[in-house]
Amino acid sequence: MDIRVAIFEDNKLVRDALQAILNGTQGYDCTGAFADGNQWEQSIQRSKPDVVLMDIEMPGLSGIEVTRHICETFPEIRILIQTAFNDSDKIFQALSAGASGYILKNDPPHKYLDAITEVYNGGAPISASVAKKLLGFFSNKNVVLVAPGNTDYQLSDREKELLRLMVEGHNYKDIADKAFISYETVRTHVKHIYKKLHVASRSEAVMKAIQQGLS
Amino acid sequence: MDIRVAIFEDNKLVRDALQAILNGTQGYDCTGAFADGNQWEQSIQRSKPDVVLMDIEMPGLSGIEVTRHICETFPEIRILIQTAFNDSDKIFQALSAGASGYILKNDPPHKYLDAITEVYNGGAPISASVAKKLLGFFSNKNVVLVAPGNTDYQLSDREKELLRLMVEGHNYKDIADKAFISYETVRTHVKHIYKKLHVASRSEAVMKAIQQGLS
DNA sequence: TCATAAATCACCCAATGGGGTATGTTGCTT
DNA sequence: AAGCAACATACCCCATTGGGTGATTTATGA
Repeated sequence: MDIRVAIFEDNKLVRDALQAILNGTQGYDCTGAFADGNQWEQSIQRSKPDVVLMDIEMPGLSGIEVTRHICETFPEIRILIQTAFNDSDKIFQALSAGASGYILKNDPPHKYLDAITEVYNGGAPISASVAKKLLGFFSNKNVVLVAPGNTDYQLSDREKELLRLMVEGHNYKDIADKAFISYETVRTHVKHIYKKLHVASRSEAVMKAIQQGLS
Repeated sequence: MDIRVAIFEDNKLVRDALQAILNGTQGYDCTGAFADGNQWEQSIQRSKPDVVLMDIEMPGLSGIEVTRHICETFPEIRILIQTAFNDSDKIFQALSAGASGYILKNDPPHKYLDAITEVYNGGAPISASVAKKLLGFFSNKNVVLVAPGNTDYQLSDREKELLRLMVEGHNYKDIADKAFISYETVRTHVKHIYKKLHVASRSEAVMKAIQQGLS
């Protein structure tokens, strides 16, 4: 079965070239090519694509906005962003909007086809330079990675409140004063918190709280 | 000019095979092949690599730790992680430690060579599945941007290392074992860390370390 | 050469924290 | 009315941590 691809690209030369490449290659079928995203809904409904090749720089609705709309309305459609620039701000916006991958306009045709197949199969192609930027965030320590998923530890409101005070660095006595309860009560709550978080020390609890946005 | 490659890989068969492939291919020169990272510093100084091919699963010092050390000491060296499994946790750790990219062990030789050339040229080869996970982190807002600024507390290398172990939740005894020093020495370092960070407890130190990307 | 910083080890003492167990009051839900 | 979860309090025991003081070795630079 061919992969059905729709193109959103304002430059007619590029648009036609892409369409020609797709239709001239076995396994790919360009079912629509559009100069802008102003009628994105009809465009999608008519072309019924598996994968959308989206130019990020378009007149009218930007590729980012169209991406967001398509992802909300047709979540099964994979979107591959293409742009001439290596602008990491735009890239992040597009990825946040729901794009599955990203490719630069001067990548050779075979990379386009590979990338389309890859998103179609659930992958996430990113060009080397973009990947490098993404990794740059990690190695530059400008980010804190947050473990995804299970952040619901069923802490009660009071427990969250005390955990927050712990994160702020207070000792039991201070926490007791601030929460208007006794020292022993603080300790009882803390013990419960530890059990729920599956930790055995204050610093582990603080770490989990910070990283997972508890408290 | 050939790309100088050093290999860290505990499996002798794999190590020899990689070495043979590299030395048998024009443009690549394997200048060292090591079974573990225990003498990583001498290994690097002797082989003077442009790119290091690092096994993530090694006896003794793990590939992740060696990666961190090499990146700190020889920041111009590119590190390509190789692993048998698609374990995203380990891969993230390695990327955070400073690896430029990674490759799976059952990838064919030409992919190895491509990946080496790519990191050498400043790229960042990442497989689709890992790229997807990376994107997931960004789009799911699991990433916390940290305001840059006064994060220079003049911690020594050793102090940063111990702080990292503290962040990981180890107690003094464990840290002593892991750092191959005595309990009392750990405490001495910790006291110095507290003074430099202007804190007075483990949890405060952990909090600062996480939030400001120390360690 | 002298000073300095880093890294290592040690001992003392007091404060803090962690685990267990127990008891009581609310207030909501079944 | 009984059950339950959250909240509150108290006591015991001992492990861990934090602060101070002092010491040696090594390396680096003024």
